[in-house]
Amino acid sequence: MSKDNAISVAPPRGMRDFLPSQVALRDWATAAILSTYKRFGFTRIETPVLENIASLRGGDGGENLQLIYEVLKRGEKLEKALSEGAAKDELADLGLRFDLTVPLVRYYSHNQSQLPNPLKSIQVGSVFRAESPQKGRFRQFTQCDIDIIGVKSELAEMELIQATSEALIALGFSNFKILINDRRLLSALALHCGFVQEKAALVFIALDKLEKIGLDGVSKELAGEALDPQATAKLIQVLTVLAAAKKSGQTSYVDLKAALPVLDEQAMSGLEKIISTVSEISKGRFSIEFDPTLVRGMGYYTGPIFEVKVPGYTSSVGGGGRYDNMVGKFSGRDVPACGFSIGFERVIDILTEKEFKPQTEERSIVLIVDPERDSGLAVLNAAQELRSGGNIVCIQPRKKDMKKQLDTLLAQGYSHFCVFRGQGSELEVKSLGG
RNA sequence: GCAGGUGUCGCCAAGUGGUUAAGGCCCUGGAUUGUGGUUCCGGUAUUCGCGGGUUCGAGUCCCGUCAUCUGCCCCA
Repeated sequence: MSKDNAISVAPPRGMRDFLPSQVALRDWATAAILSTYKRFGFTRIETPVLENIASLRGGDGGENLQLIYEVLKRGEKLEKALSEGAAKDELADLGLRFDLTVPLVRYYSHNQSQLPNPLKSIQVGSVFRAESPQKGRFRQFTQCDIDIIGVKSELAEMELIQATSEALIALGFSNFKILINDRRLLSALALHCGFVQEKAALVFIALDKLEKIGLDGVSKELAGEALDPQATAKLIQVLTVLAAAKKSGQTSYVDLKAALPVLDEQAMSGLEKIISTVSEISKGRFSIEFDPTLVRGMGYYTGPIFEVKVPGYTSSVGGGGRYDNMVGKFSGRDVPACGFSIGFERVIDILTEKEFKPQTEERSIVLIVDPERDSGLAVLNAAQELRSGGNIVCIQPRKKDMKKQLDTLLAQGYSHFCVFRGQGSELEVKSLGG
């Protein structure tokens, strides 16, 4: 093949191939998460990877709307759109989902009559964002979501946090920290400071960076946004108290609460309930903490929001929150909902970094055969005989250098091998480790 | 969008200005061995992302370009 028309064999930017050992780890992690969630009564559902573009755009996905992979119309519809000089965003009629929440709400709205109420769903699936890829950040990645639709009380949040925590523990995590805040408090704060509603998002983004860029950084950032200077000053004043409280280690929510102009008693008492309950059930295995600077990116949150931090890792390994207005957008009837998503790729990254290897109990045998000599029937029968003992059996033609072949097989995780010596001869299984 | 790293056979990879560009994987030819965890010999890049330049001479230096990775921003 000439070089000019050689096709690149690398996967598209930001997307990955997985080797058998990587898939084994991912399968193990998925199984651990699923079995935990199932014990909480969550049931698995599935939705398509493609959605109508209108659903995705109407889903209030915040920044992610810019990152949708759009799928062009096809055939006559495309010709028509092109000939009519349609705008760019009228050329697509479908798009790849950028999260699992928007599709879930669409799914719920459509299948409501056949679904239990409340619905406790599990979703594991790929989502897509046309973003600039980086370490731990891809254009296709897996999300693991649990959602409760139809429960208004904080019991939903509590259960989501409990289930997620148990899942993380099942994955071998410990001492992680759950940060919690409430969108209503953030709105109240912005209002209290005197920001207009439309500028609230900018304020939130700056707030989110407090930990990273510090008070001065936030102050600078807000100054650059042409916001009401009086409101900014007031916000900085509040943040100063918060930052001081955080710095001095007074991170208990009571102290932070004292520093906040509490304008939403309902939100505050909800948080208190969640925090005290979760603290109780954590039995010291993990912690939960009020963080008034927690924001989260999605535009659709309406109430409590949360995120999981693992010590030693800067990015969060999970997040979620309440989105009570979303179902209404699709079905015209508001139904309370909230969800929690495990950052599956982050979990896998951390497990990989820890060189975690899932244990397999089964013996795995490679049956080495000579295709020149051995008949297919004899080989398949021999393999089946070995399988009947509960073993994993893989048939492989013998290679020239058997030592190397066996070393490779050992590295691939096989525990035993058996050289097939021809029909009728005894099957002698030997250990690969030597 | 800004900053840095990398780009050599299908894959991984040595090479840091001087004749014919290591090696491993994969593929493959053969010899050797008591039905097989032995040993050995071979075959696969007129060419180093692409385009220019410097030089007697460039994979190796410079400029541009593209691709990819990393950091910032933002997010799972």
